[in-house]
Amino acid sequence: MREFDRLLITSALPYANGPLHIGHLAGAYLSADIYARFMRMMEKDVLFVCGSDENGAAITIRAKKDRVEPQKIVDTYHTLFKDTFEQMGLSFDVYHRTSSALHHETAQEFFMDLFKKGEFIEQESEQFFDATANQFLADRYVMGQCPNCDYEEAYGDQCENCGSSLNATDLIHPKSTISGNIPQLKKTTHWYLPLDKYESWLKEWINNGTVDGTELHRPEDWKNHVLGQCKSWIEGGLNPRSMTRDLNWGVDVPSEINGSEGKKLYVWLDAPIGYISATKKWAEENEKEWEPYWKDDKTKLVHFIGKDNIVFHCIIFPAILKAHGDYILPENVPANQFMNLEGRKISTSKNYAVWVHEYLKDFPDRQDELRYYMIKSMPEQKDSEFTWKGFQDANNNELVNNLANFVNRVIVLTNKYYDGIIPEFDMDMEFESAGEDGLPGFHDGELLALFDLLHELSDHIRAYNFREALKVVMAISSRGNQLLQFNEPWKLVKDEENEDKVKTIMNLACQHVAALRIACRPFLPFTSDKLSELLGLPAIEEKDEFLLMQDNLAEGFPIMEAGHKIGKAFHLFSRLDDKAIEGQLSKLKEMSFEDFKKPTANTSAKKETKSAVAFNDFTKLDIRTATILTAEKVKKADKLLKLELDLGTEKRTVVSGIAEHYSTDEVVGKQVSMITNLEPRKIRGVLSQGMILMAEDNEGKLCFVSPEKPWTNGASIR
RNA sequence: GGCGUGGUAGCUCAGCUGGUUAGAGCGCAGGAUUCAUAAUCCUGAGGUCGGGAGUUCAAGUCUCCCUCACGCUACCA
Repeated sequence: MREFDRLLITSALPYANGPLHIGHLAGAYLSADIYARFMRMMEKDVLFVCGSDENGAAITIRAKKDRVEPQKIVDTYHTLFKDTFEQMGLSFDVYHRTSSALHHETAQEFFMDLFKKGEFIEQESEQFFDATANQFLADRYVMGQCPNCDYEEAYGDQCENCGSSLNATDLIHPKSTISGNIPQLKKTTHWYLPLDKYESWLKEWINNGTVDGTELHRPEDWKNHVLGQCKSWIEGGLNPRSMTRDLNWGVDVPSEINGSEGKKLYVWLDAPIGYISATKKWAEENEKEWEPYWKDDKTKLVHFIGKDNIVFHCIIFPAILKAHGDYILPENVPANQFMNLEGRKISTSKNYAVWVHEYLKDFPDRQDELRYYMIKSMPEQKDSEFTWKGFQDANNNELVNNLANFVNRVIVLTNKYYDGIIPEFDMDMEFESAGEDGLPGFHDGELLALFDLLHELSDHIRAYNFREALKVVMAISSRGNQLLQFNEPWKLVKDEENEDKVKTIMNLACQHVAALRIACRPFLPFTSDKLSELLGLPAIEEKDEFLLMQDNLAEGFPIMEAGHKIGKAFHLFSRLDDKAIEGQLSKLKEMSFEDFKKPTANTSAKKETKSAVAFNDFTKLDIRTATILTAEKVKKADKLLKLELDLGTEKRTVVSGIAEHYSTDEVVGKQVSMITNLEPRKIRGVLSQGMILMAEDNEGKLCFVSPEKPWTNGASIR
């Protein structure tokens, strides 16, 4: 096992085009926070960084739609993120942003370094440029004649007829699929990172955890789904990845590089360097060095992310870091899976989510309740489920009934019997152990059992098993409850000769509360503060508290001294009634319903209108009514249906990309609109003689355009 | 379609390199108890381990086929 001097913990940078929802929290933030807080309490040198990802095309699109400047969008969400994280108790040491000057400089410097080292493959290519749309065209937005088989409608990246993969510039008679115009060739330079060149070391690193024979991590410590995904990518063969794009919102490619004009760094390079610039920001503000955290191999780098980000953090970013040469590689990337909500996928675009900032408004001062339930159902190994009923149950049955109640009984009894002074204990006093071995209990033995539980907890956290770790916190509380229940101090206290026994038991019960104050800290920081107050102790600073507690217990010393005066009792958690839960459930329904109504209003604004065409051009199209007679799935294609249609005078076969929207059964018998005079085209080996007209909404959902009432087949539409 | 991960009690999930009667928490049923937010504690019921075939003395755990969910990717608009 490697020994580390310091820990650098990162959480995925949230993208600044929508608010945070519970899935974000469960995926990459709570797990990182638990890990960071715990490690701090183990006296580790921890740096926990995060920030907003504020560059990229989606933000400009969003800005255009809202008719504001992109900066306005990112400012809004950056502020919201920062605020939400802070309120939820996320303990970032720094929360930065990629629109900052510092980030731009950092990313450019990094790019420049790779450039100078000659790591990039610089490709000045002639790429098609659509003058009407004023943009470069990605290969798949260009169509033309295939140079290999002369097929007329080949795409710029691949010809579907002969299957050969192409470059758009290979096409004969190219045209833009955006405007239909003939695109012009324009020179553009992009810089590619040759991932294929790194394949052998990446393979060694992923499979064995070694680079040049030096062990950097143990692959068996990585999660299955993370390793699986990485291996799948490497086995599939790696290709050079463009590190730049023709974009207009982001970090400029350094101007000293020829051909950099109008180019921006692509997200692969931009976003992860956000971790580095955040570290620099922290160093600046705290008068510290940033470099040891990134360049010293005594640093353990851990990325907390969601499963959609695995390849990015396990292949591409490491490749970038290694190409630079000075940087360390991540020791682990404990990616979480996804959290569903009431049986459905969470969706920002469909407005189906529990938004964290709204939760904070609806349930003020209940951050830990949400944290508890999210950790309890964290998608560590597979997708998990958030239900409001589950949230209520966890709160009422576990937090209130078990944890808060145990603490309350101890505080109340200690105040009642000893005026709030923690009583002395008698080492030799025998009582009922909370353990299951049936042997009598002694004070030191019970402390040792507590030590064991805490040890178990720390093992789970180190292995990124946060759900299990959280269970141990509850186990401490349960053990405390057992201790009271088995010994019934409220009965013993009635007889004076039991005085020492009651004192010993109550002292021990207080030790359990004191242990909870520290043990719950990584998960429930607000509760930890409340426990400090109840116990009359200062709030935990997260310096070395867990370690000290463990050391004390191992030596047989109690966590809190007898004679200490504790505080007055109050409730840690309170019940959630059905009303609050039902309110949230109906809110969810309304949200998704409103969204259902919305597209009509939105779509027209969002979709750009096309330029005017001559009436003659329109009449060139022969659009007719037709009824679908049969439908079957096209093999080896998820989205295609092969349809047979009745056009009145003839039957036609059409291949249509609607399989994800309609089943073969529901499609048969439908009357639809169809363009009949498109040149026939072979798709997946089937000749398609026409095209079905579909209406598409904001989210890409499709529906047929059908006559308002049953009509003659083959009727002309105009 | 390809690749990857997962499908274990009503619910949420553990089960490492195959080995005695498959585990936990919550829920449920019965009992004990009253210091405590009618909380707690004890006991119990509940599973043909997605389906099928195979390897083995022995499979939730290995192999193959099928199926469902999710992710990446391809194909389509």
